[in-house]
Amino acid sequence: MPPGDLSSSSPTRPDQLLERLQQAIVEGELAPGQKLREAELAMTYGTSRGPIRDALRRLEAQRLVTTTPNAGARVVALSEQQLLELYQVREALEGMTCRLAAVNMSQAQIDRLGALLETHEKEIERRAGREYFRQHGDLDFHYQIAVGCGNQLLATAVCSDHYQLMRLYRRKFSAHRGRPRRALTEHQRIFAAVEERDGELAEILMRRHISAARRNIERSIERRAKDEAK
Amino acid sequence: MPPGDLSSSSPTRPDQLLERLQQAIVEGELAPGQKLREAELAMTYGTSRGPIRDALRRLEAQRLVTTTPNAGARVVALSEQQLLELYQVREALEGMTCRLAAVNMSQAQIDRLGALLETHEKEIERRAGREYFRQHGDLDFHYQIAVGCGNQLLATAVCSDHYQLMRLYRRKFSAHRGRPRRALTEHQRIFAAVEERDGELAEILMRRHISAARRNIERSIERRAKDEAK
DNA sequence: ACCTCCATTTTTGTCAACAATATTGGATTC
DNA sequence: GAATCCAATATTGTTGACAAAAATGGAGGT
Repeated sequence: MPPGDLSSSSPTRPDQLLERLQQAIVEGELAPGQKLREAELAMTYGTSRGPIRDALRRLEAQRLVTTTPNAGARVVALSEQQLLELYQVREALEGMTCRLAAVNMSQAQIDRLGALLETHEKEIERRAGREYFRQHGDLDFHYQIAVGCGNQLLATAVCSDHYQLMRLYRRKFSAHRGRPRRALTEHQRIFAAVEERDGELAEILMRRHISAARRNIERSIERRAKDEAK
Repeated sequence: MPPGDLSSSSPTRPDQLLERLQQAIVEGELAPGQKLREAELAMTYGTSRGPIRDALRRLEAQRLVTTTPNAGARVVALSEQQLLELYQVREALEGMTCRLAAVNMSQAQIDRLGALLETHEKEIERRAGREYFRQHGDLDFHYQIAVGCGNQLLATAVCSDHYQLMRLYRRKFSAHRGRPRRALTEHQRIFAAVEERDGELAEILMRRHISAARRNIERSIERRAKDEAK
C-alpha cells in the first residue's frame, strides 16, 4: 500500500479523503485560494484521481472549495462579505433549530447540554477567558442544539453542510477579547429557555446571539479597514 | 454521436446531465425510490459512467438522490416526515430572505415583483383558482424574493440547493382547492411589506405563509391516514 | 414448504490511458 | 521595451478495463 495511505478500516475511502481534506483546509494547511490539482492530491493521499474528484465534489457542496469548469478547484477564498452572509444563514437556520430543540429535546439531552455548559465555564476560568470557541463537534453548544432539534434535514444543514465552513471562518476571525465570557452567558440564557421548553424565546435569544457575533465581526472589519487607510 | 445525446453547445456536460436528471426526477419520469444504475444512465444519456457519477454527486447535494456506499443511488423517497422538515427549513431560510429583500431589493426589482403578482392574479381568475403553484424559476414569487435578498449564499440555498426538491414535493402533494387564492393573498401582503421596506413584518408574514402551507399538508396527511384506517 | 448457504451475476469502486481545454513561456512585431 | 500571438506544457474531462463488493437465484437441508 502506498506511503500516504489511509490505512485502517471501515469508513469508505472517499469519506476518509473528505475528512482529511476538510481538516487540511480548516487547519489552514491548504491555504485559502490555493489551487487544488487533482494529480497532486492523488499522489499525496496515495490514491488515484477518481476518488479525489469525488471528494472535491463533496467539498464543493460544503462550500469549502469552489470549482470552475475546465479550470479546477480552489480552496474557498474568505471574503468578508461572504463571512457576513454565512452568519445571516446561521441566524435563520440555528434560530429554527433552537426553537425546535426547546420543544423536542429529551430531558436526558437537556441534562447533557447543561453539563456541557458547566465544563465550558470551567474551561474559561482556567484559561482566563481566552479561546472559548475552540471546541468542536460533539463538544460544541450549537452543534448539540442542532442534533437535538429533531429535524434531520435542518441538523444536517447546520452540522454537515455549513459546519466545516464555519469552523474555518472561526479560525480566521478568531474570538475577540472579552467575547468568550459574553458568549458563554448568552449560551446559558439560551439553555435556560430550552430547559423551560420556551421555543419562541429560545429562537429569539439564539438569533440575537448569532447576530451579535456578526456585528462584532462587522465592527472588527471596519476597524481594520480604518487602520489600513492610515 | 450516440442517440440520446445532449447535443447543443455551451454549458458543460455534467451541467447538462444534472439538468436532465433533475427534470426527470421532478417530472416523475424517474420514480421515487427507484434505483439509479450508473451504467444504465450512461447508456440512456449517451455518455460514460464518469460524468454520471459526477452528476449523481451533485444531485445528492440537492437531496434529490440518496447514496449508500457500495449500493448506489436512489431517487429520494418522499416520506411525509421529511416533507414537513423541508417546510421548517424553508420557513427559516425564506423568512430571512424576505427580511433582507425588503431592505436590499432595488426599486426596479420590487416593481417587477409587483408585476409578477398581477400576472398571477389574472392566471388564477382564468383558471378558476386551480394550479396557481405551477410556476417555477424566474416566475416563482419565492424565487424572486430570494434572488433579490442580496445574500448570495442564502439565495443559492433557496434557489439551487433546495429548490428542485421543493418542486418535486409540490407535484406530489399538489395544491388543495381554495388554497391558491389564499396563497396569492398572502403573497400580496408580503409584497406590501417589502414595498414599504418593512423587513421585520415581511419576515413574519413569509414565515406565517410557509407555516400555513405546512400545517395544511399536515392536516391532509392526517385526513388521509384516517381514510386508510377505515 | 421454508430457510440457509453458496456460487453466479450484477453493480459499484478504482485505476490508468487518452482527448480536450486552459495556462505558461518565449519569440516576434510594433 | 511592451504587447500580442503561438507553440509547448500542464491540467482537467472522459473513457473503457479491471477489482471489490453487494444482490440474486438456486441447491440442499431441515
